[in-house]
Amino acid sequence: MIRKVLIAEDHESANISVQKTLEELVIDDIAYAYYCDDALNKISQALKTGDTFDLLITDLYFEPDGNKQILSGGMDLIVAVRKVQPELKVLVFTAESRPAIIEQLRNQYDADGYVRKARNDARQLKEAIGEIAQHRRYFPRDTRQHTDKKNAYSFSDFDIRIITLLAQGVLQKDIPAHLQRNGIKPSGLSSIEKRLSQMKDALGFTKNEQLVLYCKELGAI
Amino acid sequence: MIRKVLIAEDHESANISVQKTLEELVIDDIAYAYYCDDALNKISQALKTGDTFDLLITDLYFEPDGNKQILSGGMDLIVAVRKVQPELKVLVFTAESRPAIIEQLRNQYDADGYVRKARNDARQLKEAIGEIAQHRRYFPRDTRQHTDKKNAYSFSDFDIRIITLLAQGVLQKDIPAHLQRNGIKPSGLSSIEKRLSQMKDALGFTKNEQLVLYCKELGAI
DNA sequence: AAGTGAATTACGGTTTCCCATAAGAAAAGG
DNA sequence: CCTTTTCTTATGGGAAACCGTAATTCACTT
Repeated sequence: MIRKVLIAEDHESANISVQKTLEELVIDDIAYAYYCDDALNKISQALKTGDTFDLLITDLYFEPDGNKQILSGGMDLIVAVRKVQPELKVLVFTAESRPAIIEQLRNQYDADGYVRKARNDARQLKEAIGEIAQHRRYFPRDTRQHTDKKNAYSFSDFDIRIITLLAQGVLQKDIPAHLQRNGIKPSGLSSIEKRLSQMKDALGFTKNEQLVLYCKELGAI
Repeated sequence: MIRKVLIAEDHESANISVQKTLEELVIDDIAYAYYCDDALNKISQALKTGDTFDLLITDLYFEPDGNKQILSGGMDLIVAVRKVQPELKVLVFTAESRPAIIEQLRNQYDADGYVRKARNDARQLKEAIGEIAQHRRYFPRDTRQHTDKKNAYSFSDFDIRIITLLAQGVLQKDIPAHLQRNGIKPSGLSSIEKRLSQMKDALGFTKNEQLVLYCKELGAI
């Protein structure tokens, strides 16, 4: 049963609508946080008093605004929260739609649910909370399809590393040195060239510019 | 005086919060549209009955979802609305923050206001409506600063053209042919090289990959 | 119409990138 | 322990990009 909820969301307007949605679900014990640090703090405080939260609804991205923060965003917040209250349910409510990121939420961060800020988001929010209340996870199916469709080529850490370096303006011939410095195994220039060729081939690209842009849009870099 | 308002916004949650904000301003004649076409239609209908709208609050981007639409987004909507009801005030409420786009809204589309979906957006929304009610435009100052700061190099149409072609995978040496086909004047390979060098130099880049990414983030391509 | 200045284009040399092939090292299997 | 397989690295030739310079064109002035 979801009784007490914390909303971590820097956008005032988004906060308002989540609140209203919760009210429609007859949840009236709601706390707000406009910063991740504050959210973690509220959760810790609640633990001390025994009046713990049942659900955290959080955005992924929080804009810096002068107030220095330790936690840089929703992902950091999830990690921190899991340490102090592992059983707390976490629902991510964000505009982020890039497949690579959502997969991370599922697998790496083990979020209980994800709702995208989109056309029917308020309705989906209700559904998600209903599912999570019954200890089920909520990740829309079409996300998966989206993932499979777009991720024609699944990038390895190595691939991302190379592309990141390229995007930073590192010369292709200088990449081996960078990799060796970080102790990454395949560091030969030929290996790099081969990987780049394979990726471009798989995605139907001809130039590195396209590859870099694609990874950016995908959220891989 | 703002009496009757139309909200064009596909996100259910955003729609809810705008509604609530309007209620706090004691505006209770509110109509909603989840599609641009529907928004235009509602405005036209209101004109026929004489019960016209005073303000349109619109997002910029509307997601396609099966229902085929003529107007593809907020910018199209503004153009269409100006034709049927030129004096209607238009306030753009969007997550878009790229300087190039906001400048377009100011100058090209002649919007009456812009509020970014951000930390204090609900408060800014109220301010904006107040200003527009007094026939003043509302574009936050920091937007301008942002513009000036980031736009270290101001790209010409020619620059954008080149970078777009690069981003599409066109070989640098093939760009002259593309430009000639579109009747663009400087089409020599040297001119293209020179431009690219100047841009990279101005922005402290060394590779085209960086340039392409930068333009993408800026919203220039 | 000729001269001047700015811009565009053409050209050559160097570096980087691309691609295929071969040599070498590590892992798998008998 | 040796062979086979697979992966990584090395090498070289050719294409593209980079960079400076010279020639040409174009616009504008007188």
